[in-house]
Amino acid sequence: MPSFKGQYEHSIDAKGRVAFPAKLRKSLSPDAQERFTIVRGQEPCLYLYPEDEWQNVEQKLSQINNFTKKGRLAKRNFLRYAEDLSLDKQNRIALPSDLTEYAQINGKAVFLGMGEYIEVWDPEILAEADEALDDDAFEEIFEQVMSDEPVNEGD
Amino acid sequence: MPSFKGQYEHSIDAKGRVAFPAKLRKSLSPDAQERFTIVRGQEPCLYLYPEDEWQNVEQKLSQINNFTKKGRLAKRNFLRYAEDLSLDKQNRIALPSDLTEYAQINGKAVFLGMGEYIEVWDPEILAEADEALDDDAFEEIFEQVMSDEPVNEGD
DNA sequence: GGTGAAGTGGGAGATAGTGGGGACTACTCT
DNA sequence: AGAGTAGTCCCCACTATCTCCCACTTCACC
Repeated sequence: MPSFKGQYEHSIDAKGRVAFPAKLRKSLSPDAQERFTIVRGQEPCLYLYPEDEWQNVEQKLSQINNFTKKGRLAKRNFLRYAEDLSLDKQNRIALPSDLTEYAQINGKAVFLGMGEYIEVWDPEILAEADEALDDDAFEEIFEQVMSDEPVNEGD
Repeated sequence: MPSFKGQYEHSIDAKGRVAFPAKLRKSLSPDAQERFTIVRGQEPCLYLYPEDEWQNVEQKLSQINNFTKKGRLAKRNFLRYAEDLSLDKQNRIALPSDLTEYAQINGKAVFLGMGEYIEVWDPEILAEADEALDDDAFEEIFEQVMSDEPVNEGD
């Protein structure tokens, strides 16, 4: 199981390429073969799944009931904007322009390790999202993660 | 299970390296393989987890549902400031600059054994934190924490 | 005081990030 | 169909940073 962590900012060159952070690469399972699937995130960002983890996502999606409207909507809008990527010989990825547009990624990209997957943000958009998070919330997060209590997943 | 104790102050060299206290090293489980994960602490300090202890944290994180907003926030803001470290041949660790900045660590670092993990402070910041705590309060805290009664953690 | 471990400092090679040139492919427009 | 163009991928090159290795100092314990 991969365990991506940390935050890495890299610049995007004129050809739309970004260096894939070396430390995240070290967390890649060999199964992933340096191949990824990238999709629209729920916030204005992108989710980058290594090949092996994507299998789990697919599996989850396959369990969705297609005969409910909700199910179809979820599935459709998730898969619709999914694209396969892989690292080039310099360990870079080329971000598809329709996705960078969606995430408003411009010039620079921030990679956030999220355990099983990776989020990709525009630095400024991410900073805006951070502002919404006050100190109390951060404290609460800590307690959730570190306490012995099972995590409360309610919204 | 490791049991870190004691307080050790070491200087940080120009490259951001600090000697890992020898006595703490002796408390390391062989499982840890001299590898660590370091994260932002709740106070202005850093938490240093040996590899084997970090597994417990990871396990906790893996239970969080990524498809809820709260879950994502928790995971994102926790993992974001986490980094893997390991001892070099001289038994030093290199403290990442973004983390030393957060903890206002400058020139010197204090290692505090905290049982399962280790806290890393700037000496001056630690002194300030100590001052903020008067003796009566300390007494009271001790009573609460050490009693057999479940601790009321409300602030 | 000698010996060894612990802590500190710096040089050199390796690695990561960044940028650009050039070949190949695929698609489009004439 | 052929030529032009956009896009992709590979290679090379430069720079900054990190990491490994060696060396010196200090302290503690015999």
